[in-house]
Amino acid sequence: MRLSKYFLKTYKEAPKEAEVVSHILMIRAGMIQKLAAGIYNYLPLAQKSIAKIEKIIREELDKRGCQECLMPAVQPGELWQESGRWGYYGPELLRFKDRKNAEYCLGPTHEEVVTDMVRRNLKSYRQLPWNIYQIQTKFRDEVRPRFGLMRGREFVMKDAYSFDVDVDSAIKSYYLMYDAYTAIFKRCGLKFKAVDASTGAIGGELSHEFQVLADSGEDTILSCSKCDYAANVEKAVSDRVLPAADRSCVEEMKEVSTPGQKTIEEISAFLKKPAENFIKTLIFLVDDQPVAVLVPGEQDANEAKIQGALHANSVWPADEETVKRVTGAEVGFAGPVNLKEKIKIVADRQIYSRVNLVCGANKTDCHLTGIDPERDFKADLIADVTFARTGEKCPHCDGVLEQFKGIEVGQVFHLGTKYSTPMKCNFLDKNGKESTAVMGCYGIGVTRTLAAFIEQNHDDKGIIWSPAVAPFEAVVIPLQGNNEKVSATAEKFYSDLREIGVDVAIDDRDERAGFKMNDADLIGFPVQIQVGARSVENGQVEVKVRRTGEKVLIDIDKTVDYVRDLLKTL
RNA sequence: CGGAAUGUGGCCCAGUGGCUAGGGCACCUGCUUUGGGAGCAGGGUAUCGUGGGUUCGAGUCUCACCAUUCCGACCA
Repeated sequence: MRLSKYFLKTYKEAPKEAEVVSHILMIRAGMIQKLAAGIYNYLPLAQKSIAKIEKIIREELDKRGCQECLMPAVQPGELWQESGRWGYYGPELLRFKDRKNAEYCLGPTHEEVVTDMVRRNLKSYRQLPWNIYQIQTKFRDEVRPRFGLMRGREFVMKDAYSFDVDVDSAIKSYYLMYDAYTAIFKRCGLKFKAVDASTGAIGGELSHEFQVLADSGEDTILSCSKCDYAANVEKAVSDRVLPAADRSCVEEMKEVSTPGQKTIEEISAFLKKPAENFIKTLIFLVDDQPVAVLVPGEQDANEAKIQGALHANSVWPADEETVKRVTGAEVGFAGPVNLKEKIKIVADRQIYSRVNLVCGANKTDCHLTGIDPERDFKADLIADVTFARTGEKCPHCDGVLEQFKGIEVGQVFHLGTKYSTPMKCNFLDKNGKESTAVMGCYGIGVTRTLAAFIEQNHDDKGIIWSPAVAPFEAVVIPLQGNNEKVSATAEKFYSDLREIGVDVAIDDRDERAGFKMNDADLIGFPVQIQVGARSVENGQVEVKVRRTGEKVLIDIDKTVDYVRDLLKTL
C-alpha cells in the first residue's frame, strides 16, 4: 500500500477524552474514530489488524472442527422470553419495536438464536458434537462505556457454541476450546493467563477467563506464587484455616443502644471493638427474593459467590424499601436475629470461628452484642461468600495468592442445559429416547484483543506490533523523496517484498524524513526499511526493528531476504 | 443511577458583559528545504453544544435540556 493514497491521518495530539494508552495511540495512529459514545469507526489500518486476528481465530477453530456461520444482529424478543432472559438481562440489552410493534433486541450474545437454530436441525445423537461459531458485531448498552475499544458498546466478537450428547463429551468440547484459545492468544503475541471465573449473566457451571496482564485492566486476578492456580477475584478461593471458636467465655446476648451508628466503621469506633467482632448483614435480592447475607465485619460480600451458592440467576443489593420491610428498621441495623420477615439467611463460614459478635438488632438505633452464631440464629446455608485476599494460602499447594490486573479478552463457559432445556433443544439418543443437548459457549472480544495488545506493546513513541497482528509487517521509507536513486531503490524493495508475500507499505508521501520516521514508530510497523541518500551511495540501506529500536546496515541486494528472515524471528 | 467537570474551526487551547471571536497543530497555494514531527509568504475553515431568560449589548451572566469525560455504583 502507498501511504500517499492511504486513508490515514496521524495526530500529534489525541482528544482529551482519551485516557488509556491503547485509546490514545489508536486515535493518534489513525486507526479509529469515535462516532458516538462507545461506538467507533474502524479505519483501514485498524481493520487490517482486526482481519489478522480474525484469521488466526478462524484457523485455530477450523482446525478443531468448529464451523463458521453468521447469525443476525437483530433478534426477536420472543426467543429471549423463551429462555427467560428477557426479564432479567436489564437495560444493557437494547430493545426496540418494529413497525408491527413486535419486540426486538440488538444481540449482546447469541445463545438464544443459536439454540433455536440448532434445535431446528438437530434430530439424532449421530449428528453431534457440533461447534458453531461466528465473528460478528455485538451491541451491549453499557452503563459507562470507556477506554476506547476496551469497553465499547458496539464491538466485534467471536462467539462459539458447542452442542454435545452428554456432560462428559461437553467437557471435552470445553477443553478443546480452552486449548484453541491458548493457541490463539499465543499466536497473537499476548502475555495472558487463563483463570477460573464465575459465570455471571451467561449462566452455567464451569468457566475460565483469558486475561491479558496489564495494569490498566479492569479485572483483578489472584494467582498462586508457586503452582498454576489462578482465578478472577470474584471466584478465587483461598485455603483458609477455620479454627473452632474459642468458647471459654461465651457472653449472653444483649441489646445495646447505638443511635445513628450505621456502618461497621462507625459502630466499631462507638463500641470500641474491632471490625472482626462484627457480623455484616447485607440484604440482597436474589432472583427478586430478599436474602440476608452474613459476612465478617472486616470483609465484603462477594455477589458472584452468592449467586453460585444459591444457583441464582441474578443477585442485586436490595433497595432501601425492601431492607426496611424485611428488617423492620432503618438501613444499617440489620441482623440475623429477629428478622421481621422470615427470609433466607446465608452465612459465610468464617463467622462460625468466632463468638461474642455484634450485629444489628433489626431495630433502628440498636445492635445486639454477645452473639454466638451457633446458639442465636440458624442460617439456611453456610458457604464461602467473601473474597479471597492477597497473601492468603493457595487452595492447591502451599504457595500464597498474588494479585494482578487483567483485561478479559476471552471466556469459555460450560453451560450444561441452561438454555437447551427451556428451549427444548433435544435429540434422540442411541436408545431412541429424547435427550437434551449439553451446551458450552465461548467468546473472544476481537476488538478488545486489539486494544489489549496495544496496552501490552507500546512505548513513548507509539505502538509496537508483532508481525502476526500488525496492520503491515513492514514499511519502506524513502528518506529523500526528491532523490531519484532513493525512490527507485525504495520502489524496488516495495515490489520485491510484495512479490515474496510480505505485507508491506511504502511511505511515498511528500514529507520530510523525520516526519515519516516518527509516523512509522507511532503506527508501529515491526520492520522499517530506511532508504537514505547517504547509505544508498554505499550500496546499503538501514533496516530498523521497531521493538528494539535496533538499526542494521544491509547491502541492497541482500535486503529482501534479510527482511523475510527477520520477520520470522519477530 | 449518584457525585464532579467540560462543551469555542478537523485536533489542542486562549478569550475582562462592549468594535470584525484569537493562537498553535492540521489543511490549500507558492518559494525554500529534506537522516528523527522544518522555515517564510499568502489563503480557506466557527450556527461559540441546543433552547429559553436577563441586558441597549451575551462566547462571557442565568435556567433548562443535550452531549462528552472523570470518580463511584453496576457490568460477558
